[in-house]
Amino acid sequence: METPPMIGKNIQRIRTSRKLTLNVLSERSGVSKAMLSQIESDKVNPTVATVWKIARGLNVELNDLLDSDDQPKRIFTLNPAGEDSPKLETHENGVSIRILSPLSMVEDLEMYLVTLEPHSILSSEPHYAGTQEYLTVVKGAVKVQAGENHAEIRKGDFLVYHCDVEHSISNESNQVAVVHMVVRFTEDKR
Amino acid sequence: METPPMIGKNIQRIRTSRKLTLNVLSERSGVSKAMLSQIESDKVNPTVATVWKIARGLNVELNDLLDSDDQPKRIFTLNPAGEDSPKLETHENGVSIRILSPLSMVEDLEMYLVTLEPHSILSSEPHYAGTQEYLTVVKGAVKVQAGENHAEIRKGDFLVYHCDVEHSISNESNQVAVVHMVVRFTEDKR
DNA sequence: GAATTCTGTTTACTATAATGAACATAGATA
DNA sequence: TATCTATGTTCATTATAGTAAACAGAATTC
Repeated sequence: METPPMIGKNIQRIRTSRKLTLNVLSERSGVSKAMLSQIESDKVNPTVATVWKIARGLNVELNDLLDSDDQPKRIFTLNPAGEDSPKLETHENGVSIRILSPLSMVEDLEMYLVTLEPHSILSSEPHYAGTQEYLTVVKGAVKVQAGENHAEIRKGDFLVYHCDVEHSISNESNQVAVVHMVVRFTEDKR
Repeated sequence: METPPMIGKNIQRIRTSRKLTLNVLSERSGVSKAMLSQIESDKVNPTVATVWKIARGLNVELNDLLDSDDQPKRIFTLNPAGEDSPKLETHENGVSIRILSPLSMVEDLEMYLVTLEPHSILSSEPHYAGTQEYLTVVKGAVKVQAGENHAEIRKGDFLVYHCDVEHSISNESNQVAVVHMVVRFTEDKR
């Protein structure tokens, strides 16, 4: 990277691919709409804290916004299970989320592999309207609760959600459970 | 990461470990000595460009300075619609494909769970340009070939490839392999 | 077709990042 | 001792990041 990162296009690409307006992103990030507009067109030199707030509002890693766009766009993107490339996120309650999808290829699609230790739970706050979640149970069985709906799914089962309410995935068994999760951002306005 | 990254200690740690003075780093980075002092003690909110110049002066990646010690937390919020999925299966040459995704919900996204018996192969003709496939190996190990690229992936590995060329997934082992496959159809090309 | 509600951009202003110079403290050297 | 010569910090000023509000265009709604 020979010049400071041009983060404007990164932000705009992700924002527009999720069909978010400047107003909505402004509310979610706490950064003013005017600033967002200027940052996206690279007219200003944002602070780290501001970019961090934007990353938070977009639910992406800070580095995803700072990454230069000169990546070679290979046909193959390999993300080995045990090596350095996977980003691992561990929650305190025996739930670990591994990010499978490289953000550089698709902005409105994210894939995770969630491992739930026995008697652990993954709780999530209400997400944006229009977002869908696709769960495939890879191992064990989990109990899914979303608003008033709930279901018990086990290995091989598949479940789809629309997500605008609080929901949780819990493993109440004595066996480790693994869930493949695809999150899709399709926020169409209504 | 619940708060913006505290980069001051990162910079200072690297600088002092290399026995560089503020003056020297100032010369190498182009950032004033005063600014460096204030950044290291987290008294200011530096811009991305300034931190980038410091990273350059230290010969490290930008992300090395921004990385927080605490692991980031990414939480998803969803809202269920209470739909559940159709289950179809096709059998052919020791390869069974189970369609996970309900076609009614997404037009450009399809999900499958592919089970490959030992020494079986799933070959596919080229799809439309822009189509991508996301593979997650759930069990065993498979060999993937797409055009000239090929890779051997095993349980937990994740692979993305453009499949507008002839591609195949083969199981050359003596163990059953299971692959989670997401196919995404996109009409726009870069 | 005028009014209303969106969108993103530009303006006027405030807060503060960034600078250069002065300052302070410490360790040499004589 | 005093006097250099380093270190990093604080001061006064300038440059600009960031904001709120006004603005203009496009798409809806009445």
